[in-house]
Amino acid sequence: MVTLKDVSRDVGVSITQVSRALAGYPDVNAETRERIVEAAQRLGYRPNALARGLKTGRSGIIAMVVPGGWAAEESTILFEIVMGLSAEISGLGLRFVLHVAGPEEDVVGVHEDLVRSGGIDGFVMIQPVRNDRRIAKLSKLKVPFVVHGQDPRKSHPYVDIDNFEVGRRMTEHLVSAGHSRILFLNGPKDAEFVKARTEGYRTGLEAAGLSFDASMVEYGPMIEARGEAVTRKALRRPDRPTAIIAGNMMIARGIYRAAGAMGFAIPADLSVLGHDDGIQNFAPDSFSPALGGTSAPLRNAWRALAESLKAQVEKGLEANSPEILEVEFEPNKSVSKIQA
Amino acid sequence: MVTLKDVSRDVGVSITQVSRALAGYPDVNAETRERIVEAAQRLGYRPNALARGLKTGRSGIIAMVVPGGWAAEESTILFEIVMGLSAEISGLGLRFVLHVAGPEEDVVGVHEDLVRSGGIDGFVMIQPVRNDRRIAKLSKLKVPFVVHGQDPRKSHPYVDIDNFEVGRRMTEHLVSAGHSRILFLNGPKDAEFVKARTEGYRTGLEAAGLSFDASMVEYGPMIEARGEAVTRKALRRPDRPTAIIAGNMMIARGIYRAAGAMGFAIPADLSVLGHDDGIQNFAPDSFSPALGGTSAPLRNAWRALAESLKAQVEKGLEANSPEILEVEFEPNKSVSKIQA
DNA sequence: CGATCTTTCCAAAACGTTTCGAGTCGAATA
DNA sequence: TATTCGACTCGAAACGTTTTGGAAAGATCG
Repeated sequence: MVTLKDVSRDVGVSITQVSRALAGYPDVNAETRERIVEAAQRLGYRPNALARGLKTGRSGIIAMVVPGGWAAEESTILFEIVMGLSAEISGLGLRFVLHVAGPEEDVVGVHEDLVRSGGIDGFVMIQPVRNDRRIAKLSKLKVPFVVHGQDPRKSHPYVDIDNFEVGRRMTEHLVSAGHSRILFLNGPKDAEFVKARTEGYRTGLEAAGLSFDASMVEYGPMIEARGEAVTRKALRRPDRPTAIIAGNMMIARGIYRAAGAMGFAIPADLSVLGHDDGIQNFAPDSFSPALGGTSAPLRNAWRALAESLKAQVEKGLEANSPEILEVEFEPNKSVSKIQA
Repeated sequence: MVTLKDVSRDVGVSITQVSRALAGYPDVNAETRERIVEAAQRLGYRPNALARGLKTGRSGIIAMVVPGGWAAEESTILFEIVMGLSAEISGLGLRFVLHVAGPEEDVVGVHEDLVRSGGIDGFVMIQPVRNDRRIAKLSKLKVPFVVHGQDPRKSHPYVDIDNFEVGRRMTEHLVSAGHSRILFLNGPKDAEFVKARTEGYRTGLEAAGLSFDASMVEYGPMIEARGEAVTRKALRRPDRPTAIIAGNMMIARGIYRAAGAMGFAIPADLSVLGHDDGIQNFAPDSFSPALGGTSAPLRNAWRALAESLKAQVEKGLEANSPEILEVEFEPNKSVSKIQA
């Protein structure tokens, strides 16, 4: 390995000067700095992450702990999370440690162990639940962390998209196109973001003087199979909906599939909107007709998470402000107007 | 943070003794050791990973670098790889760093950077290609690494399952049940493991005096949609196969779906076997009837990879022997005998 | 000329660990 | 009694970095 000592010997200057030159301190002669930079470059010097971490107390490592057993429905999204986060964190010059807990391992204990054995600057936490023990533990340990999605108490730094708006914007668009029987295929009932979307849906309806019908919001796993099944059933009813909102692109796929199979043309016979998380291979443009709806790339959330964490670690911020990412709306060809 | 110094002060003994006591050296008084262990436990002491790594040259960190853009078909398997590897590595008390490269990032360069900046004990590499530049680079840098899957030159430590046997065993079973028109839905044509399976298939046939027909081996992405499409087409032919071998469980799902839709009963009208990678939610028992075939849990490969790497790092092994994992065969109810 | 300021440099300490070499002390041996 | 031995203990160095607290030397000022 090439160390500061090697560079200093090569240039004929002290270790201190090399360190300071490379760190950009002003008290080093311009010409000396040049020689140092050149030598460091030529020798392929890289500061040793361990030594630097030991000295500064910052290792540049962000960790995420996920439980071992996950359901099939979660795998697509979890994959997206893991890969996206890793990409963003890596892109910021940090390292991303992924700890998949064993079946017998206590997730909270893993966090604590990682903290105690040092070398972890902060954590990313996903899918918070009510009174999350992980949040309590990390708060007590005073370790920087950021949550993706919010728990209702909002007592910690988090990044989330504006889920209320997701529900409201799509509903508003359909309502103003004349629809009133709008079925909403939402996510799992106990998730916070799902509740926020339901509220947005309700608000969208009520703003137009329509009444909220709880039976028109359907909860369940956000996968294609459910989208198809629920749509089939709904389309068979005499008071079938004239429009359906999909919680994500996979549900939307199912809706399209069911409609196609049953001979309902989109948008002539059925209007559809969906929320797009920006997941690869599930773009709204890949639908035919192109699917309209809200969009808020998860990718942006990863970036925000990574940057928030980096700021916390580097600047030593106590707790930075939560960040709510905006959602875009794109009307496409998947909605038709209805005569009142 | 609790350090050796804190423990030593608490017990009233030198730092050296604490370190040696906890490391299990024999030259420390039994009673002293007890007091030290008790104090360490009570204070919640954990050795600092950075300091230990700096001193010993071993950080306990294993890294994997994956390119940024991956195809949809790969995501299921890549997810399985990442989660499985992380679980095994974490289970061994090591840390797993995942670096997802950006679109402009050179994967080989990332490896080199990680090595140069220290704190990485070794790498896991997946999906090797011919004359892999990563392998060349890591070999030159003399960094421990293990490959999942083998390149044809076999010049490095690797772990793989016996893919030849995968093809042979399933073919053998079908042939001995009287089948001779056996369609093999294999994986992507350029992958090494796919070629090995084709060879096994050929051997299985020829061992029974049957001739190999290249048109009966079909190559493509290992996903349900392809399994269904190819099966539909094959079953419509007058000389339709009496048995189909699926390269993995997802393909098998497609086969079952197509057979069901076209009114072919399994196994009465069509025999099916498939290779099971042990992926969650795709167990052969979840088929109806339960699917027979070979199985070799990917999970075992991750364990072998992790252990091989750990041994290399700890024992300083130059290059340990490659490991070929055995495959099991489970006949189930998805195959019926045919009269010759 | 002496004092002060600037510029440029460096020795040394510290982060927490492992480990080498050596030290102490009582018991066993010569 | 003097020597060796064994069991136990510890100081100090080292890993590679950052950072503090100066020092040296020349320039500037009174």
